[in-house]
Amino acid sequence: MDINELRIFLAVASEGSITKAAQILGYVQSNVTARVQQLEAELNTQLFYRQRGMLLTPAGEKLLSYAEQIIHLLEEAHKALNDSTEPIGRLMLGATHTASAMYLPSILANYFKLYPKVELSLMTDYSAELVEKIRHFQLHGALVKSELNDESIVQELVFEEQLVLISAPEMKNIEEVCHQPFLMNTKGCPHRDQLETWLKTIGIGKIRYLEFNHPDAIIQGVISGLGASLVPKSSILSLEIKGLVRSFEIPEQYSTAKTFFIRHKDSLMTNALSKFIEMLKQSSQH
DNA sequence: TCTTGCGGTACTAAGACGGG
DNA sequence: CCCGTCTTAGTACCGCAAGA
Repeated sequence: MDINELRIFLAVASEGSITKAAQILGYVQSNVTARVQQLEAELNTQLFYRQRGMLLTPAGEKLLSYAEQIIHLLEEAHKALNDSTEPIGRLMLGATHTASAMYLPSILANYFKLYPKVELSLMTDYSAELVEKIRHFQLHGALVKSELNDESIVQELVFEEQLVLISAPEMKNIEEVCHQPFLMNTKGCPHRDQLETWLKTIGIGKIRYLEFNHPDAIIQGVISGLGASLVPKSSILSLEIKGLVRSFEIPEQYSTAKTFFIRHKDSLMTNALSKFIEMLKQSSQH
Protein backbone atom coordinates (compact mmCIF):
# COMPACT_ATOMS: atom_id res chain seq x y z
CA MET A 1 0.00 0.00 0.00
CA ASP A 2 1.45 3.35 -0.96
CA ILE A 3 0.34 6.96 -0.75
CA ASN A 4 -0.74 7.05 -4.36
CA GLU A 5 -2.92 4.01 -3.89
CA LEU A 6 -4.57 5.74 -0.93
CA ARG A 7 -5.11 8.91 -2.97
CA ILE A 8 -6.75 6.84 -5.69
CA PHE A 9 -8.87 5.05 -3.09
CA LEU A 10 -9.97 8.39 -1.58
CA ALA A 11 -10.84 9.81 -5.00
CA VAL A 12 -12.96 6.77 -5.90
CA ALA A 13 -14.65 6.82 -2.50
CA SER A 14 -15.48 10.51 -2.70
CA GLU A 15 -16.63 10.45 -6.33
CA GLY A 16 -18.37 7.09 -6.11
CA SER A 17 -17.08 6.37 -9.58
CA ILE A 18 -13.89 4.99 -11.08
CA THR A 19 -14.33 7.09 -14.21
CA LYS A 20 -14.76 10.37 -12.35
CA ALA A 21 -11.89 9.57 -10.00
CA ALA A 22 -9.69 8.85 -13.00
CA GLN A 23 -10.63 12.18 -14.59
CA ILE A 24 -9.81 14.06 -11.39
CA LEU A 25 -6.50 12.23 -10.87
CA GLY A 26 -5.48 12.49 -14.51
CA TYR A 27 -5.33 8.72 -15.07
CA VAL A 28 -7.20 6.52 -17.46
CA GLN A 29 -10.08 4.64 -15.92
CA SER A 30 -8.53 1.20 -16.32
CA ASN A 31 -5.56 2.19 -14.25
CA VAL A 32 -7.77 3.32 -11.39
CA THR A 33 -9.66 0.02 -11.62
CA ALA A 34 -6.40 -1.88 -11.43
CA ARG A 35 -5.08 0.10 -8.49
CA VAL A 36 -8.27 -0.33 -6.51
CA GLN A 37 -8.21 -4.07 -7.23
CA GLN A 38 -4.59 -4.17 -6.19
CA LEU A 39 -5.40 -2.49 -2.90
CA GLU A 40 -8.27 -4.90 -2.30
CA ALA A 41 -6.03 -7.87 -3.09
CA GLU A 42 -3.31 -6.56 -0.83
CA LEU A 43 -5.69 -6.03 2.06
CA ASN A 44 -7.49 -9.23 1.19
CA THR A 45 -10.84 -7.51 1.54
CA GLN A 46 -13.49 -5.94 -0.62
CA LEU A 47 -13.45 -2.16 -0.30
CA PHE A 48 -16.27 -1.27 -2.71
CA TYR A 49 -19.61 -2.66 -3.78
CA ARG A 50 -19.77 -2.50 -7.58
CA GLN A 51 -23.23 -1.66 -8.81
CA ARG A 52 -23.36 1.12 -11.39
CA GLY A 53 -20.89 3.04 -9.34
CA MET A 54 -18.60 2.35 -6.46
CA LEU A 55 -20.03 2.28 -2.95
CA LEU A 56 -17.84 1.74 0.10
CA THR A 57 -18.22 -1.53 1.99
CA PRO A 58 -17.91 -1.40 5.82
CA ALA A 59 -14.24 -2.36 5.38
CA GLY A 60 -13.89 0.48 2.87
CA GLU A 61 -15.47 2.92 5.35
CA LYS A 62 -12.93 1.81 7.93
CA LEU A 63 -10.04 2.34 5.55
CA LEU A 64 -11.45 5.71 4.50
CA SER A 65 -10.92 7.33 7.88
CA TYR A 66 -7.37 5.96 8.10
CA ALA A 67 -6.60 7.06 4.56
CA GLU A 68 -7.88 10.58 5.27
CA GLN A 69 -5.71 10.81 8.35
CA ILE A 70 -2.63 9.48 6.57
CA ILE A 71 -2.99 11.87 3.63
CA HIS A 72 -3.77 14.72 5.99
CA LEU A 73 -0.71 13.98 8.15
CA LEU A 74 1.45 13.93 5.08
CA GLU A 75 0.11 17.29 3.93
CA GLU A 76 0.61 18.68 7.44
CA ALA A 77 4.20 17.46 7.47
CA HIS A 78 4.72 19.11 4.12
CA LYS A 79 3.20 22.35 5.36
CA ALA A 80 5.16 22.25 8.62
CA LEU A 81 8.40 21.98 6.70
CA ASN A 82 7.47 24.72 4.29
CA ASP A 83 5.51 27.12 6.47
CA SER A 84 7.27 30.44 6.39
CA THR A 85 6.85 33.44 8.65
CA GLU A 86 4.97 35.16 5.87
CA PRO A 87 1.49 33.69 5.43
CA ILE A 88 1.48 31.78 2.16
CA GLY A 89 -0.29 28.83 0.55
CA ARG A 90 -3.89 27.76 0.36
CA LEU A 91 -6.42 28.67 3.04
CA MET A 92 -9.75 26.97 2.60
CA LEU A 93 -12.49 28.49 4.69
CA GLY A 94 -16.18 27.84 5.07
CA ALA A 95 -19.04 29.92 6.41
CA THR A 96 -22.79 29.88 6.65
CA HIS A 97 -24.53 32.13 4.13
CA THR A 98 -25.32 34.62 6.90
CA ALA A 99 -21.82 34.69 8.36
CA SER A 100 -20.27 35.01 4.94
CA ALA A 101 -22.52 37.96 4.08
CA MET A 102 -22.30 39.73 7.44
CA TYR A 103 -18.78 39.31 8.71
CA LEU A 104 -16.46 38.09 6.02
CA PRO A 105 -16.43 40.64 3.18
CA SER A 106 -14.46 43.27 5.11
CA ILE A 107 -12.25 40.73 6.93
CA LEU A 108 -11.35 38.92 3.72
CA ALA A 109 -10.69 42.14 1.84
CA ASN A 110 -8.37 43.25 4.60
CA TYR A 111 -6.70 39.86 4.81
CA PHE A 112 -6.13 39.70 1.09
CA LYS A 113 -4.58 43.17 1.16
CA LEU A 114 -2.17 42.22 3.95
CA TYR A 115 -1.34 38.68 2.82
CA PRO A 116 -1.61 38.57 -0.98
CA LYS A 117 0.37 35.35 -1.21
CA VAL A 118 -2.35 33.34 0.48
CA GLU A 119 -4.71 31.60 -1.91
CA LEU A 120 -8.01 32.13 -0.18
CA SER A 121 -11.10 30.12 -0.95
CA LEU A 122 -14.45 30.49 0.75
CA MET A 123 -17.25 27.98 0.56
CA THR A 124 -20.71 28.79 1.88
CA ASP A 125 -22.96 26.02 3.14
CA TYR A 126 -25.14 24.98 6.04
CA SER A 127 -23.44 24.56 9.43
CA ALA A 128 -23.86 20.76 9.44
CA GLU A 129 -22.19 20.39 6.05
CA LEU A 130 -19.33 22.69 7.08
CA VAL A 131 -18.75 20.67 10.25
CA GLU A 132 -18.53 17.49 8.14
CA LYS A 133 -15.94 19.15 5.89
CA ILE A 134 -13.90 20.19 8.93
CA ARG A 135 -14.08 16.64 10.29
CA HIS A 136 -12.72 15.29 7.01
CA PHE A 137 -9.97 17.93 6.73
CA GLN A 138 -11.62 19.41 3.63
CA LEU A 139 -11.62 22.92 5.14
CA HIS A 140 -9.07 24.62 7.37
CA GLY A 141 -11.69 26.50 9.34
CA ALA A 142 -15.32 27.58 9.24
CA LEU A 143 -17.81 29.99 10.75
CA VAL A 144 -20.86 28.11 11.95
CA LYS A 145 -23.93 28.89 14.01
CA SER A 146 -24.32 26.12 16.53
CA GLU A 147 -22.08 25.15 19.38
CA LEU A 148 -20.69 21.65 18.95
CA ASN A 149 -19.98 18.80 21.26
CA ASP A 150 -17.25 17.11 19.30
CA GLU A 151 -13.82 16.18 20.64
CA SER A 152 -12.18 16.36 17.22
CA ILE A 153 -13.17 20.01 16.73
CA VAL A 154 -11.79 23.14 18.34
CA GLN A 155 -14.32 25.96 18.54
CA GLU A 156 -14.28 29.57 19.61
CA LEU A 157 -17.11 32.03 20.01
CA VAL A 158 -16.30 34.93 17.69
CA PHE A 159 -19.48 36.89 17.11
CA GLU A 160 -22.53 37.46 19.21
CA GLU A 161 -25.47 39.25 17.66
CA GLN A 162 -28.87 40.39 18.77
CA LEU A 163 -31.70 38.89 16.75
CA VAL A 164 -34.82 40.90 16.07
CA LEU A 165 -38.18 40.01 14.69
CA ILE A 166 -38.78 41.77 11.39
CA SER A 167 -41.83 42.36 9.27
CA ALA A 168 -43.08 44.63 6.53
CA PRO A 169 -43.47 48.21 7.86
CA GLU A 170 -47.28 48.02 7.79
CA MET A 171 -47.36 45.57 10.70
CA LYS A 172 -48.59 47.42 13.77
CA ASN A 173 -47.59 45.18 16.68
CA ILE A 174 -45.66 42.09 17.64
CA GLU A 175 -48.82 39.91 18.00
CA GLU A 176 -49.79 40.64 14.42
CA VAL A 177 -46.24 39.80 13.28
CA CYS A 178 -46.22 36.47 15.13
CA HIS A 179 -49.25 35.21 13.24
CA GLN A 180 -47.54 35.74 9.90
CA PRO A 181 -45.72 32.93 8.13
CA PHE A 182 -42.02 32.91 9.04
CA LEU A 183 -39.35 33.12 6.37
CA MET A 184 -36.48 31.05 7.69
CA ASN A 185 -33.50 29.04 6.60
CA THR A 186 -34.19 25.67 5.02
CA LYS A 187 -32.62 23.49 7.70
CA GLY A 188 -30.31 23.25 10.66
CA CYS A 189 -30.89 26.85 11.67
CA PRO A 190 -30.59 27.49 15.42
CA HIS A 191 -32.50 30.80 15.03
CA ARG A 192 -35.46 28.68 14.10
CA ASP A 193 -35.29 26.72 17.37
CA GLN A 194 -34.96 29.96 19.33
CA LEU A 195 -37.96 31.39 17.52
CA GLU A 196 -40.06 28.30 18.17
CA THR A 197 -39.15 28.22 21.87
CA TRP A 198 -40.03 31.85 22.28
CA LEU A 199 -43.29 31.61 20.34
CA LYS A 200 -44.30 28.68 22.54
CA THR A 201 -43.84 30.84 25.65
CA ILE A 202 -46.31 33.35 24.26
CA GLY A 203 -48.77 30.63 23.33
CA ILE A 204 -48.11 30.16 19.63
CA GLY A 205 -47.47 26.51 18.90
CA LYS A 206 -48.26 26.26 15.25
CA ILE A 207 -45.89 28.10 12.96
CA ARG A 208 -46.13 28.34 9.21
CA TYR A 209 -42.73 28.41 7.54
CA LEU A 210 -41.61 29.60 4.16
CA GLU A 211 -38.17 28.17 3.61
CA PHE A 212 -35.36 30.08 1.95
CA ASN A 213 -31.71 29.23 1.69
CA HIS A 214 -30.24 32.72 1.57
CA PRO A 215 -30.47 35.60 4.06
CA ASP A 216 -30.95 38.18 1.28
CA ALA A 217 -33.91 36.24 -0.06
CA ILE A 218 -35.43 36.16 3.43
CA ILE A 219 -35.09 39.92 3.89
CA GLN A 220 -36.42 40.67 0.40
CA GLY A 221 -39.34 38.36 1.13
CA VAL A 222 -40.14 40.20 4.35
CA ILE A 223 -39.91 43.58 2.59
CA SER A 224 -42.40 42.42 -0.02
CA GLY A 225 -44.83 41.36 2.68
CA LEU A 226 -44.47 37.58 2.46
CA GLY A 227 -44.18 37.23 6.21
CA ALA A 228 -41.91 37.77 9.21
CA SER A 229 -38.48 36.54 10.18
CA LEU A 230 -35.87 36.51 12.94
CA VAL A 231 -32.62 38.04 11.76
CA PRO A 232 -29.48 39.70 13.14
CA LYS A 233 -30.26 43.29 14.05
CA SER A 234 -27.22 44.70 12.27
CA SER A 235 -28.26 43.14 8.98
CA ILE A 236 -31.44 45.23 8.74
CA LEU A 237 -30.46 48.53 10.41
CA SER A 238 -30.16 50.48 7.18
CA LEU A 239 -33.33 48.95 5.77
CA GLU A 240 -35.25 49.96 8.88
CA ILE A 241 -33.99 53.54 8.61
CA LYS A 242 -35.23 53.61 5.01
CA GLY A 243 -38.60 52.38 6.25
CA LEU A 244 -38.48 49.14 4.29
CA VAL A 245 -38.88 46.87 7.30
CA ARG A 246 -39.99 47.16 10.89
CA SER A 247 -38.19 45.38 13.72
CA PHE A 248 -39.37 44.20 17.12
CA GLU A 249 -37.18 43.11 19.99
CA ILE A 250 -37.80 39.79 21.69
CA PRO A 251 -36.61 38.66 25.16
CA GLU A 252 -32.85 38.44 25.52
CA GLN A 253 -32.67 34.71 26.21
CA TYR A 254 -34.16 34.00 22.78
CA SER A 255 -32.50 36.76 20.82
CA THR A 256 -28.82 35.93 21.00
CA ALA A 257 -27.20 34.54 17.87
CA LYS A 258 -23.73 33.11 18.31
CA THR A 259 -21.21 32.44 15.57
CA PHE A 260 -18.34 30.08 16.25
CA PHE A 261 -15.07 29.62 14.41
CA ILE A 262 -14.26 25.91 14.21
CA ARG A 263 -11.29 23.91 13.02
CA HIS A 264 -10.08 20.33 13.35
CA LYS A 265 -7.99 19.80 16.47
CA ASP A 266 -5.39 17.91 14.44
CA SER A 267 -5.07 20.48 11.69
CA LEU A 268 -1.80 22.36 11.60
CA MET A 269 -1.97 25.98 12.72
CA THR A 270 -0.28 27.55 9.71
CA ASN A 271 0.65 31.19 9.65
CA ALA A 272 -2.06 31.82 7.10
CA LEU A 273 -4.68 30.36 9.44
CA SER A 274 -3.43 31.98 12.62
CA LYS A 275 -3.39 35.41 10.95
CA PHE A 276 -6.94 34.86 9.78
CA ILE A 277 -8.07 33.91 13.30
CA GLU A 278 -6.28 36.97 14.66
CA MET A 279 -8.21 39.20 12.25
CA LEU A 280 -11.45 37.46 13.05
CA LYS A 281 -10.96 38.13 16.75
CA GLN A 282 -10.02 41.77 16.16
CA SER A 283 -13.10 42.29 14.06
CA SER A 284 -15.32 40.57 16.63
CA GLN A 285 -14.17 42.98 19.35
CA HIS A 286 -15.45 45.96 17.36
C1' DT B 1 -44.83 -4.97 -24.00
C1' DC B 2 -40.81 -6.24 -26.29
C1' DT B 3 -36.75 -5.14 -28.95
C1' DT B 4 -33.01 -2.43 -30.15
C1' DG B 5 -29.53 0.97 -29.91
C1' DC B 6 -26.97 4.09 -27.17
C1' DG B 7 -24.38 5.81 -23.40
C1' DG B 8 -22.24 5.04 -19.12
C1' DT B 9 -19.98 1.93 -16.21
C1' DA B 10 -16.29 -1.51 -14.78
C1' DC B 11 -13.04 -5.27 -16.09
C1' DT B 12 -9.16 -7.71 -18.70
C1' DA B 13 -5.13 -8.42 -21.57
C1' DA B 14 -1.17 -6.83 -23.79
C1' DG B 15 2.40 -3.84 -24.33
C1' DA B 16 5.17 0.67 -23.40
C1' DC B 17 7.93 3.06 -20.22
C1' DG B 18 11.04 4.25 -16.51
C1' DG B 19 13.61 3.47 -12.25
C1' DG B 20 16.51 0.46 -9.56
C1' DC C 1 16.79 -6.89 -17.10
C1' DC C 2 13.04 -6.98 -13.88
C1' DC C 3 9.23 -5.01 -11.79
C1' DG C 4 5.75 -1.75 -11.02
C1' DT C 5 2.89 1.63 -13.13
C1' DC C 6 0.56 3.34 -16.80
C1' DT C 7 -2.00 3.43 -21.41
C1' DT C 8 -4.44 1.37 -25.25
C1' DA C 9 -7.81 -1.52 -27.06
C1' DG C 10 -11.37 -4.35 -26.53
C1' DT C 11 -15.26 -6.71 -23.83
C1' DA C 12 -19.29 -7.15 -20.96
C1' DC C 13 -23.00 -5.46 -18.28
C1' DC C 14 -26.74 -2.34 -17.12
C1' DG C 15 -30.29 1.27 -17.51
C1' DC C 16 -32.92 4.13 -20.35
C1' DA C 17 -35.42 5.89 -24.22
C1' DA C 18 -37.41 5.35 -28.70
C1' DG C 19 -39.81 2.71 -31.96
C1' DA C 20 -42.31 -1.39 -33.65
